[in-house]
Amino acid sequence: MGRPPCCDKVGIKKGPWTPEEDIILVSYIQEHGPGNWRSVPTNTGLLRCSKSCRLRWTNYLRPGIKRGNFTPHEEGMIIHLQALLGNRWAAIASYLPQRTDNDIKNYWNTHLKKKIKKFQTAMDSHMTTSDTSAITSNLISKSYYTQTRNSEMGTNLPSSFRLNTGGSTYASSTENISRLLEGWMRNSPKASSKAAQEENQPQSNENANAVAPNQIKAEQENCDIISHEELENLLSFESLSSMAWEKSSSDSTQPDGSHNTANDSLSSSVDEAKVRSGNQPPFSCLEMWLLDEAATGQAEELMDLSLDCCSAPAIF
DNA sequence: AATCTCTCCAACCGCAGTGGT
DNA sequence: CACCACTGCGGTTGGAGAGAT
Repeated sequence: MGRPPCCDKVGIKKGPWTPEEDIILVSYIQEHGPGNWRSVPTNTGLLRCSKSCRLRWTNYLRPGIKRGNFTPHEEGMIIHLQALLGNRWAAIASYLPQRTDNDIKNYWNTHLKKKIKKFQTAMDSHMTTSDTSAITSNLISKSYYTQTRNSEMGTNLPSSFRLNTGGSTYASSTENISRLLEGWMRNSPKASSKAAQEENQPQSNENANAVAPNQIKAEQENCDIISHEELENLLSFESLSSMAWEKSSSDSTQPDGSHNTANDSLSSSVDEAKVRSGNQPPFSCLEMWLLDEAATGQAEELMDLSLDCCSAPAIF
């Protein structure tokens, strides 16, 4: 028989992490750094398996993680990258270092998949082609970029500065945990959970100065609803992407090699994705579109994202 | 107010990959 | 080369909360 699951040992706790456990884990990692997960339960006395500790850290506690609602820009990135890379969430997350692969995966499964399906249904009523999925993702991501750009011009704020509405109220970073730790020292352990929740509230209020919550909601609703007119506009883009596809098929090599680094890295991922998936035509189309974005300046948004949202290193 | 249904997301599970011996 | 320990990744699940009835 195979080896038993790592967390099946007697005495290994399962289920949600308590604030106390988080504090222990974060304190240990702050002291010793992440890694050598095997030793973490032993040295901390946590009744968790090493794997669980690592996951808790990478998905929830490590610094630089952004929680809460995804901006339209991020949605566009995810849709676009999913079309390029498939369900390689870790690879997608590497372009959005503030988001974890788990977060992105969850968001895709709960929100974006539905949106795309909805969009695809709408597409099917307009098109006779049997396979519109690749085009659909392309169009949606394109529309998100457009909407993001428009809305950002209105607010003069990069998406990364936007309100983090909703989402978890529990500690989300070592900074928060440090504050949580202080509160925990002051209060009884039982009260720490509530304290942790309240600790995070001011953060939201700070951000609330940037954009009113109802504005965000309105933006999100704009993204949810795709009007007939928008659909027509997007369909007109489809012809452009088809041209790009043809162009990319006939011109697979890049003659001048003058693309910026962001696109270089994207291209390498695309190439890798091509190799792995063997699903070339839609990807080439999307890749071409990505590269075209550089020429038209939209790649700047990607760069902004990597500078603004992705300032935290992806490796810990 | 009580119950049911749905949605969301943190956490788990199992497999694959990697490096050391 | 084989084995083992460890880590990383993607799919899936279960519980909590929200909304509907």
